[in-house]
Amino acid sequence: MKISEIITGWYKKNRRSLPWRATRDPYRIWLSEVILQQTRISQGTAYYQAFVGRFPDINALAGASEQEVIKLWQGLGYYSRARNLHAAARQVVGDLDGMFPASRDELLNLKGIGPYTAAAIASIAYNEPVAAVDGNVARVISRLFAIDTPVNTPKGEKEISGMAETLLDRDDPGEHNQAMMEFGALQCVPVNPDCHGCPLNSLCRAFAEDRVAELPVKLKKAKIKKRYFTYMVISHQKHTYIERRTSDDIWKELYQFPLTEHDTLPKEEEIPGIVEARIGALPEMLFGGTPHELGKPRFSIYTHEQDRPQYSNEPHDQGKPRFSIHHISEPVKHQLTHQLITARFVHVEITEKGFRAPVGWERVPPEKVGEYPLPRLIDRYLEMEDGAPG
DNA sequence: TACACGTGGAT
DNA sequence: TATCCAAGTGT
Repeated sequence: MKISEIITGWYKKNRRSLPWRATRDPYRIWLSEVILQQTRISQGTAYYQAFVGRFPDINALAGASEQEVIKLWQGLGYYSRARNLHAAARQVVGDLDGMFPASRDELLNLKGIGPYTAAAIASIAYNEPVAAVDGNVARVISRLFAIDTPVNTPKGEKEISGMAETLLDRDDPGEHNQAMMEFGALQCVPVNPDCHGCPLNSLCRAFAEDRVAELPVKLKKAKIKKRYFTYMVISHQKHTYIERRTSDDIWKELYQFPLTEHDTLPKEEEIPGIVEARIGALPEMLFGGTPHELGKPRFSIYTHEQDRPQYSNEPHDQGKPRFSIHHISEPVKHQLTHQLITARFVHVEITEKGFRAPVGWERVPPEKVGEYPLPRLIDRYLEMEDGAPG
């Protein structure tokens, strides 16, 4: 029996019943593939259901605002996928007269669709005989043929994809590709696979050579960088302020409380100065400080705990806004693939009546913050705050 | 080409 | 706790 037949036979018995396997609609298959990029099925399934429910076809997706799409994507990570998904929907509706690309080569022209996703859609939706190589397939092939070229290099990728094309069942490429991926996901798992119960063990070179555990070979990733954020949760006349992240950095197009970043973790007693630098440094014209207020506190700390640090009140500088710091959170850690973020949330009350937000800040009622797309770090903070106010 | 881009679960 | 990983793509 050929390898493809064995794996397909295994697949027919072991395949999971998944929502996107019940359709041939290219749009829904595309949606599922993008959601599942670098994402576990257990995490992505609910998002797929939500997207299909809210955007049942590509016209609905193209007609939505980017912000709404990102909001629905919130918590899934890799937000460029959401931006590209939305942009691609508009490409299809606007430039292609609503005709979804029907070949791998055409699919590759859409934002967010690369070699894997193009092959997956083309084979599953259109029966195009192209091999889809994802992490699962690469692992299966590297073990079957004991390929120890690092799979995350161009050379390794070519070797793997070459073998994938050779193995491909051209009569039923969609079924074949899904079988390969499912086999990798359930049988040929990364750690401690059940090789003795594997229908391919007699054909597997890695098994024969006892090298299963060392394959596939991957080049190690870049070192994790540490970043330190201070978020200012501002209270001003029953409103707070948020800003949109626009630079090419993490969380692009998501919202956050006004943020100052540091090279090292600031001590708690440094926080007032940090807030001062951000809020107090705004153009003094905007705050309407008046001379008769000289001598009043520029900022102050309120705390009911005796052993908390106390900060002396400094004389009020003319023209600077007055504010009070009500709470400084402990540092909160948030782990990303290449970054470890340590953040503090500082509750700042601006008591200056003439305060006007600078350009880029959006003035919103606190209860509306949750309607904006937020990084998990901030969303989680909001959840905590809801549970324990103050 | 090497690296950045999120999150949550497994080991 | 640290590390790796999961249906990759864009620059």
